[in-house]
Amino acid sequence: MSNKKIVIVEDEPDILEVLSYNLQREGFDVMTALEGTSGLDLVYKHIPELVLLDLMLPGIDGLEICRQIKGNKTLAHIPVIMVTAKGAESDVILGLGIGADDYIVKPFSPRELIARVKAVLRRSQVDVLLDEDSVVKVDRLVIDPTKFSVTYQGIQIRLTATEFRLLHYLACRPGRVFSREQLLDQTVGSNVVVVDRNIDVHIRGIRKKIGNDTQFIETIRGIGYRFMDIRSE
Amino acid sequence: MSNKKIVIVEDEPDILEVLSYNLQREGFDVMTALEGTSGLDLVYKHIPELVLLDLMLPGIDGLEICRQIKGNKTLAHIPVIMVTAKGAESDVILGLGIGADDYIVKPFSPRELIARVKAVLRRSQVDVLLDEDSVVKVDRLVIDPTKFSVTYQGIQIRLTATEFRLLHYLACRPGRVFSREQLLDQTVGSNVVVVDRNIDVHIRGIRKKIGNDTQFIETIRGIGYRFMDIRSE
DNA sequence: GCAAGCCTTTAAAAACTCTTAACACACCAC
DNA sequence: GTGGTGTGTTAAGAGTTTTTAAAGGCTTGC
Repeated sequence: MSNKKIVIVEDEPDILEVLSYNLQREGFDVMTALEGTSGLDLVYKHIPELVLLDLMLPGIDGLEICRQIKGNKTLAHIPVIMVTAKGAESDVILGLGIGADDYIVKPFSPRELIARVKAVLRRSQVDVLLDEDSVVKVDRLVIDPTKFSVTYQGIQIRLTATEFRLLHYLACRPGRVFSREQLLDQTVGSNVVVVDRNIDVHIRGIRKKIGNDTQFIETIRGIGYRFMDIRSE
Repeated sequence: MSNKKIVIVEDEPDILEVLSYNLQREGFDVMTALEGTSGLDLVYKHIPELVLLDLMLPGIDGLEICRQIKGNKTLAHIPVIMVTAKGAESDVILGLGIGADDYIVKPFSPRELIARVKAVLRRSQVDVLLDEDSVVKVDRLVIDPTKFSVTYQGIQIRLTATEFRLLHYLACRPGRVFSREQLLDQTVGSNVVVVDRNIDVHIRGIRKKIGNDTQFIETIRGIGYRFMDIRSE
């Protein structure tokens, strides 16, 4: 397997050197740019696994690059870590608001850099490994996304579109807990404003149709819902 | 690599000598002050890796120094250990409340001093790496925040949301003592007004469910609770 | 336009958790 | 030992969250 690619956009050569050296030592393929435009080109060209972005840059600034990455379907999944001078907290908030995944405050230790990069990669990885089209089988429940079909003990279950998306999303990620808000983002879209109790009703729909005695979807009181994780039973 | 710097502020020359001698022998660069103002100057000037602070000092007292360190962005990351006479427990709680990392009660043995200093230094390095979503493993206890799951010896433990937050918070910071007030802030929110003995009940819930014989959570009489730190046992 | 089905909201009932207070017990200093 | 203080344990009810049922509004297909 080839190494993971990281694009760094940073105008101070010293800091760029520190970032680059440490990440290379960890086995990443590092591509660097000293200003925004060429940095963005690198991202388009190489589709890296992660982007490290200084906020203050000549030309296009870091915020704008982040906005462009997150606004582009091909690139939106790429996690972005912002590198920022101490005290520029309002920028950090802005950055997180437009989809940056984490930030590092200068001065930072190599250890912290590596830790954050790895943490962000780990988080983004979980979803990359998922194949949204493959059939999910749990116990005697079978979910086939390509056919939009769900069967339990061989019997067809007729779910609505929202119920299906919800069940499929959860079943693809067994054991993980999701808040109602997260589930809403996945099933009705993050821009739509809906009361989050809605999820409860859809969950109930699913449970009722599958058969209420089978607890595929667990309630985690005060937190959200999760799909049964067979391995940890 | 240069040695780690430690600033000691202590008004009793004998104790200062003991502290200084033992830490130097361990290879630390020790800087000392007999009273608060010059002690704080040392901290500003040298940005040490750790500060040892007597609570009772002429001029600015230890609490105030600690408060200033923790309120200053450049210094806030520096761990502080308070040196205190036996029985000054309310001061210790105050100190912990404003961000002190540990405390040593006089009289102390050199061995204890070294152990605590090293433990605190080790933790402060790890602290940056704290990731709220990664799995915490201690002995045969496994805490997985993304799954909201706790297992002990492979067996699922069903905690409530508050119990989970409490256990996770403590387990992420082993060896650190927290007052009930601090724990309340973390688990129910700092704006909610609750009796602090409440924490006792939640702690009991956790201990009971994990198995009371296993002392993962230690009681520190007069101060609060802390999670077992395996390495400093 | 009408019927059917779906999504959403609301409200009451049910289930569960949190909090408090009381008492028992442990620890410490004298 | 005795008194004082701090912690462990328990149970009840106050409070919160979830479940359930029902109804309105919206879209779709006929």
